[in-house]
This record gives sequence, structure tokens and C-alpha cells, in this order.
Amino acid sequence: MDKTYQPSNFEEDIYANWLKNKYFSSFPNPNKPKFSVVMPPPNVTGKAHVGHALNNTIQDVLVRRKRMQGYETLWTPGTDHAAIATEEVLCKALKKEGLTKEQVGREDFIRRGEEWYAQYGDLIKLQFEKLGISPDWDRMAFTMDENLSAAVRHAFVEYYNKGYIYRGKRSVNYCPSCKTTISDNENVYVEQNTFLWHIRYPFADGSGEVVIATTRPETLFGDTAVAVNPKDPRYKNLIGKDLILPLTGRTIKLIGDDYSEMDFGTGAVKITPAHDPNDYEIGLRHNLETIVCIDDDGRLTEAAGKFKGMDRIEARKPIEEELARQGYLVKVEKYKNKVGTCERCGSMTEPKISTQWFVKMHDLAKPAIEAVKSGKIKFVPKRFEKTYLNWLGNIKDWCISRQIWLGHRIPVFYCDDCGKQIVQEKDPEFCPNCGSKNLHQDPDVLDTWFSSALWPFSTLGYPKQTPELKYYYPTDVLVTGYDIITFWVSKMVFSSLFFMKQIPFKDVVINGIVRDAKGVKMSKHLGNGIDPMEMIAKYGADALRLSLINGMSMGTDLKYSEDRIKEAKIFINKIYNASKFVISATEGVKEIKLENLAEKDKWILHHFNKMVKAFNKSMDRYNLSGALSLLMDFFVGKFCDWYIELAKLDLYGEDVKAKVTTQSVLLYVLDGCLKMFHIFIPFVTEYIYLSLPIHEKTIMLCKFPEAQRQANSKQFEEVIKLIKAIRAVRAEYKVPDNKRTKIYVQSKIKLNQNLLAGINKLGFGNQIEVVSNEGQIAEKYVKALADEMMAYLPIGQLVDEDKERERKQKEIESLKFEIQRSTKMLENPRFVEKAPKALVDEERAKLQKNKALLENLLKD
RNA sequence: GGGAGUUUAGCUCAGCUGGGAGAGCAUCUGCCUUACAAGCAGAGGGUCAUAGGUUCGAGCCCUAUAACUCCCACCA
Repeated sequence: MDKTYQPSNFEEDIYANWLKNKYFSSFPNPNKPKFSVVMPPPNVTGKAHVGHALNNTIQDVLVRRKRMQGYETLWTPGTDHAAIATEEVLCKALKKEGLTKEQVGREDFIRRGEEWYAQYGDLIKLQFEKLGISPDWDRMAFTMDENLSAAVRHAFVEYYNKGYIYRGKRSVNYCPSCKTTISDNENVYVEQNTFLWHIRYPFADGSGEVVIATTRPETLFGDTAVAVNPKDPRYKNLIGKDLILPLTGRTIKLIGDDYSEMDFGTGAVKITPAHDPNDYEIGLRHNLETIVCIDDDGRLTEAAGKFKGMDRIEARKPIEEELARQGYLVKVEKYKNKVGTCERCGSMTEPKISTQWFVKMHDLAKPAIEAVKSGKIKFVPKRFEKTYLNWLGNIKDWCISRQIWLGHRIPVFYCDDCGKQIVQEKDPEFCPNCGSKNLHQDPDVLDTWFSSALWPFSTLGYPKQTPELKYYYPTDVLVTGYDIITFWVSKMVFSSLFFMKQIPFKDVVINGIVRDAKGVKMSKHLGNGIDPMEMIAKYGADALRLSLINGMSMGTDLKYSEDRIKEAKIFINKIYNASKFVISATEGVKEIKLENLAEKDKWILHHFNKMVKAFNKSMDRYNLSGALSLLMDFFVGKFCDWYIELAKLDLYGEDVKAKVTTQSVLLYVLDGCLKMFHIFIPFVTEYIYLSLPIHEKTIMLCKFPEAQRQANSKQFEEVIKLIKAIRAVRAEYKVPDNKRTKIYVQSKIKLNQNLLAGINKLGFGNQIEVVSNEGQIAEKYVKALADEMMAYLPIGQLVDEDKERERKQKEIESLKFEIQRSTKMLENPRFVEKAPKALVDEERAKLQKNKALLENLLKD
């Protein structure tokens, strides 16, 4: 082993060795229980970020443990084509060349997409390898792969044939400047200072008028109704009457609809089904005509009469003037609202009613809800079940068509001659209806989530019935962020229940989002992100991984900074050094024999096993950081601070038997701890493990520790208490650590030479002597107390009588307080009656013990 | 507007089925003790957001309030 911890010296070689030996590979093995996980596929749009590091580290921790526990473990890696995001990136790149995607054409554009995917897919893999994760890379999948595309096609056809897919109208965002529909993600809402126009709509019979308020006077020409709330006393009795639409003379109806809120504006709202998503819905409900008054260039149509051809925004002023001239304008108020704008060009987007493909959700959602409600699928933490159930409970039909070019093209063909829709697994050559060869495919592509929804089974070979699918499905756990529970998790569940007739995974573990030290979400925009690759180069992958798990709480956001990685590295350094010591102290040891155990050995083995048990229990509940902190606390607080320090006495002593036992225990405990640490920090543990005097060819396939029974040493617990008391007294009297003193010990328990030597060493003594009463001590001394033993420290002039009295007084008071507390509790009949018996007994014992201690002190 | 979360030491957070408030970092004191000064030993520091309630007993359960965060739906 190198003298100091230098992760860059070994991480790469170790990973290469694991790959070479195919330790991550898995194959169906009916003789073994299996454990399978699919990796949430990162988008192939660039670099890995800390969120990926967190998500994959969690999975790796789970996977490595199960593998070591003897499960046939498969972790399937993969990437997602993220069509919208990638298309955007490609368009930006084209723009730099002065081109648009229309100019390069669909075919060429898709080819550019493929090149991009090939280039960045490998990059992501390389970065993930640096993290030290252990997926079966030979099974790497990509949502656009041939077989996964076949799964998509198969699923679409099955949905379609069973009547779950239909075509319908829906409002999408359209950018008149880019002349394209844009996704909701690209449609950014910007607050805008604008106006609220109040316009008079007179009744056709001359009996008065209704005043409406609008932010979009230019859509007036598309109005086909005015809506009021049916409960509104102002209008209730007028519903059904005809109104004259200003500037056009057209007659429209006053309708009643809940959508109209009584306390906004005038309580009356104009309805323009062609240019507003909500109005479109209302139009459907009331069977209203749809009149388009804005064209694809954002200009007013002939419906606008003399305003035809004007830009919709520029037309506002002349329309306002015309309304005023004709006496229809009541007033114009200043008003703030949010307006959708195109992320690319910044111009205002227009809602546009267009034909889209949908998946009928009602029947699909039901079993997906049931799967979680019945507990077949469990969320960790449980509260996220609400997010999931809430969403599925209010589900609307899923719009699966996107007006972009990258991705899976919608496999629907239309016959140009007879108009028939053809949907089948293979591209049709002629129309089965009329035999025509004039066919064209739907220009849209599928929502990216359509392919992601199939991910757990498409990666295992679906639609083919592969041995993998049979053996590994359903998977055991899905680890993902809470931000995609609705987008992704729910879709996988209903898709799996529909296509596979079973759940896709049993547990859904939700990780939080990584934020910066101030709690702000990390983003490229703000430049507050931490580059995991940079951190690995600086501190090593193990430090990065440890810092992500340590202090992480499932489902809760993680405030993260470089300092955490520094701390993690310091901790790993501790493991490194302790290991180095144990290895140097156990050179040549051939076997581990846990025999002739001394008190300290029983004590450490007891605590080790206790920790293993609690660790495994925490891990089984996905409490990774809880398990980790148990392990870290044990390693430093018990193994390093006490056992290793005391081991030195035996290692350098004369007693050969004791030395051999100590060596065995040192190796046994270190070996166990390394295996447990391995799942979090795989590199350094492998590096150390291979330097142990006894080892197999790799730590990552070793058997994971399980708790054994080992009784504790009460004596040793007492000794620790006494040593701590001695140290505290010395510190209080400002005896420097390098000034050693004699220690007199008086004990109710028998202490052997070994324990005495231990007290002497760790209590900064230069000599230790057992006394039966304090009268035997001639020098001035101060007392240090444990429960069953005490120590007298002759610290000479440093003894301060007043201080000593004060110290005792303090102790007496605290004991008195405790006794009072216990007595009060025990005198309360309802406590004695209702509290668990064990607790009452414990309280009684405490009371007695404290009374005895107090008595002792009072004698002094 | 609907839903969820958070609030515990100066900072970051644990705290299980309700049974004497914890860790790490930071601070202060002492120590180069042959694995580690990237260390060791010791100490100080909290009205568990606020107000009620249930209980023998509340950081934990219930109700209300406040501040912050997130998700969804959006106001013509």
C-alpha cells in the first residue's frame, strides 16, 4: 500500500480489472434468487451532473450489497433519446451555421441526430464508469435502438388495435415566428405589463348590454359566445339571450358556464374557441362554432374584416380606436399577466387547435392506482404515493404526438386515395382497403415518455419472450427523482400492467434533488453546479460517492458543496490509515481464529455484530445514510479509538496467544468493515482488501457480513467508562496529555493485568496500582468515577480542594435531581399502572443505583 | 386555487412503535502518544418555529398560525 491515500493511483486500474473479469455481468440462473434494477436512462444531451452521480450511487450501493448477499444481480444501464431537448440543441447548432432544420430537411436532420447520439452516448458511459458503478455494460440499452424501437412499435399497434389510441383535437402552443408548434417545456411564461379592455356587447333586442373584460381584444373576431357564471345574480336571468358582436354585427349567445368567475373583471368573459384552450373546452361543452381569426403567420384573417392581414399584436391599437369610435369601449385598465413566449425566439406564442394522437387513460389508470393502493408497489418515502395517486386519480388522456422530427415516428399511414388509416407492425406497401400505393406516414413523432414507459421490459427483450424477461422481470427496485413520478413512474406502471400483466417493480425509491450550499437548484444557467468529473479528479470517486450518501435523506433535497467532499475524503483517509496499521500488524497471518477471546475482543466483536445487524436492518429499509453512519461511528468510535489503541499492548507484548487472538480480531473486524464500506466506496476498499494478508481475488464478490451472536464484556464497558472519567478529570484540572501520573484503581469487579494495563495506557498513566480503600493512598488525589469502579489520580499540587468540593457538589446536585425525577415518576400511580413494565423496572433500578452513588459521595 | 414538504446546537442534518435531546463540521482548551496533525483527548453550546389539545408522559400524535421550498392547475 502507498504511504498516503492517493485515489488517482488506483481507481482506474481497479475499474479496468472489474470490467476485464466481467464481475458486473449477469445471466439468468434459476438456481439463485435474483435481484434486478433498471437504470433511469440519462438524456443523451451532454455531461453527467451531480444528480446523476447521486441517483447512480444509490443504485450501485443497493446492487453491490445484493450481489454480495448472493443474489444473481442485474443492473441494466441505458440512455434516453430525449427528443425535444436534443432537437433543440441541434437546432441551435444549425442556427450557428445559419441554417434551419427545414433547410437541411428531415432525413438529414435525423442523421445529424443519430451522429449526436452515438457521440454523446459513449461519453455518458465513460463518465459513469469513473463513478465506479457496476451495471452490466454489455446490456447497455438506448431508447432508439432497433429492438427498443420494435417494442415501441409493438406497443403502439397493440394499444391501437385494442382501441386505446385515438385521434382528437387539442390546443397546442404555436410560434408564429418560428412557424412551428412547440412543446410545453419550450413555452416559457413571462410576466407582462398589458391592459384589460372592457368592451360593451349589446343585446340583439336592444334591451341593454353585457360588458366583458379581455386581455386579447384582437381575438374578438373569433368570438362565438359570451360566458357568465350561472350562479351570478347579475346575469342569471339573461342566459340564452343573443348579443351583437361589435365590429362584426354577428349574433352570438350569452351562455352560462362555471368557468366564468363572478369576481373577476365584469364576471362576463368572451369565448374564442379557436384561440384559447379553455374556450375550446367550453366550445365543446356548448357546441359552439370555431372561427379562426389569426393565421399561422400571426396575422388576422378575413374574419377580422378591414383588419385582415395585420399582425395580431399590432392590431390591438387600431381595434381599440375603432371600438372607441363606435362607442363599444368602456375603459382600458393597466394589467399584469403572464404570457407564453417561445423559448427560441422570444415572440408570443399562440394556442392553436390541432389534431393530435391520444392514449385513453381511464381504464389504464385504474389498475395502476390499485397496484399502489394494495401495496404491491411501495414508495420510499411513502408520502410520494400521494403524488402518484393524486395524478392518476385526475388523469386526462395522454397526448402522445409531438411536432418534432427526432424520436419514434408515429406508425400510422394514410392512404391518399381512400383516406384509410393503416397501423401495423411493418410499414405497409399498399392500402389494404383500396390497394393504392399512394401512402404517407403521419409526420409527428411519439412523446419521449412513450418509449420510456416501456423501459423496464423493453430493455429485457420485450416484445420477444426472452429468458431475461422471464427471469429478471418484474424488477425489484426503481430509484428515481420525485420530479418524474408523474411523467415516468406512473407511465411505467400502467404500461407494464397492460402489456406485461404485472407490475414493473416492487419498490420505488425516491431520491431528492441536489442543490447548492444556499439551497438553490443547480443549473447550467446559474453556473452553480458542481461537476462530478472535476470532483473525482480532485478527491477521487469514493469521496464523491461517500459525500452524496452521507447525510442524504431519501426524498429530501440535498444541500451540497465541495466541503462535503473534502470531509468525505478525510474520513476515507482514516479508513486508509487504520487499515495500513492493521496490515502492518498482521503480516504473515495465515488464518483468522476467534479463540481465547479477552475482554476487549468480546467487546469489539459484540459491538461489531450489533452494528452489522442494525446496518442490515437500515439497508433493508433503504435508509442508506443511516446504515452508513452506524458503520462510520463504529469504525472510528469503537474500532479505531478503543480497539486498535488497546491492541497495541498485545501486539507489542510478550503473550503470544494474546497477540495471535488480537491479530485475528483486528483482521476479522477490518475485513467485515471493508466489505460493508465497499458498497459505498468501492475503490479504496478493494485496494485495501487486496493488501490484507488473507483475501480472495476481489472484495466485490465476497459474502456480505451477517450478524453473529457474541456476548458483550460488561467489564470492558466499565473500563471504558473509567478511562473516560479519568480523561475528563485530567482535562478539568488542566493536566496536559504529555504529563503522565500514577493511577490507583478501586473496583468491585475483578480486573486482570490486561485491563489494568489498558487503563494505564489510555488514562495517561505511568503506573497503575489496585487499592482496596482510599486510605492506602498517601498523596493528594482527585477521584474519577465509573459505576462499579473508581480511580484516584495523585496529581500533586494541581489538586485544588475548593475545586474538588465544587465538583462533588455539582455531582451531588445532579444526582439529587435525577433521584427526585425518578421518585416523582414512580410515585405517580398512573405511570406505574400504564407504562410498560420494563420501563418501570428500569426506572426503579436507576433510582437505586443513583441513591447508592449519592450516599457514597455524601460520605466524602 | 389544489397538493406535498421543511422548520431540532453557529452551519448541515439524524432522531425508529410517544418513555431522560444526538452526530459531523465550526468554536474553545490541551497534546507531534511509534496508523492517521487530513490526527488524538476534553469542553461549551438547544424554550425541538408559535399557540392550543390528547396522554401518567410529546421533538414525535391532533388542531390552528407563521415563514420558507417544491409540484400541479392557471385568472379571462
